[in-house]
Amino acid sequence: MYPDIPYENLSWPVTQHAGVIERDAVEGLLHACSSCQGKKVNPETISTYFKGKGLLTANFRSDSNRDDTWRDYQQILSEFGLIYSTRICKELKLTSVAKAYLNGNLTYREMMTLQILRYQYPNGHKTKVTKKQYINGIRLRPAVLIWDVLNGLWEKGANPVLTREEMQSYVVRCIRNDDYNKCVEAIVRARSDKTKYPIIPEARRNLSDWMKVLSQTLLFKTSENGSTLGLTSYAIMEQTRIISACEKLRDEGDYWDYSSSENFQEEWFDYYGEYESNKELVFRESGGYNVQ
DNA sequence: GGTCATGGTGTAACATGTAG
DNA sequence: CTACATGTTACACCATGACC
Repeated sequence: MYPDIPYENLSWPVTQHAGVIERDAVEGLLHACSSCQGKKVNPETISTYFKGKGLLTANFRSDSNRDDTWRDYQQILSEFGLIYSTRICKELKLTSVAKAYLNGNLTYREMMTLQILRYQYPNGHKTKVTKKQYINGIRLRPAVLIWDVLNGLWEKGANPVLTREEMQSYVVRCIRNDDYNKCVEAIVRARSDKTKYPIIPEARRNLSDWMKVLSQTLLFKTSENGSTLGLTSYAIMEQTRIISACEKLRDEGDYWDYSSSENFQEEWFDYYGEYESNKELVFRESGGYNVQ
């Protein structure tokens, strides 16, 4: 039986500013961060840095009566484990993944591929949602799930492309990575006859953002108009390696466990931002993975 | 012209800081 | 310690523009 919705408004929450991410903006944010490492971030410095570059909006705020680029866009960095959330560390703290990028050990796409593949629910960045997901048995790496579904469709001879509607009806219902087989079957069935599952309308915005986020990796790309998600030729070439990487990432032993520990958020960033122990999961742009 | 996707802005809720 | 001030996060809402 295909999963039922565990709770109302099931979705894959992600900062809605994730939709604007691309290399130059992330690089700019990280360089700006790098200059205030160990210090309290001065939002004005960040706003000034981005002024006129056309990368991110000035984000003028009437409450503070000034531009505040940092206010919204820093969430991209903490969401993907590149800085510790400033709620946890008052002084700006880059993670070792971000440092590896700034040192040139990782390219932008290599970094994003690593972090997005490892992204999981529940995680320690969100707070309220984390608990709800934990209570409802959600234990999921979205990017790994998407890979398994697309690869599964391919293996079955079906079109290895997901529409946003399919994401809303099928993919988002999965609560565990192991649900991917059922998900593939349900999609194939829905495409051939009319036994469709209802769409989850509330998940639309987050799923659109997720599709964009995934397109920042080496493995996934969206169609011209952004309405469908498919595999890159890189992913097809590296299929064997991706399968083995995803096997590891599907292993529940490797998950970060939400606990009611008061330091759970800090522990999350320690885990998610860690580079050394995850080096073997890096996919290299030049082909292959684990090649330094 | 109607519908939908998207980025940008407002703001509630919460966390933290600080004065007394 | 308490009360109030300030800062941050998370998400709702809305304006705009693309695409039928």
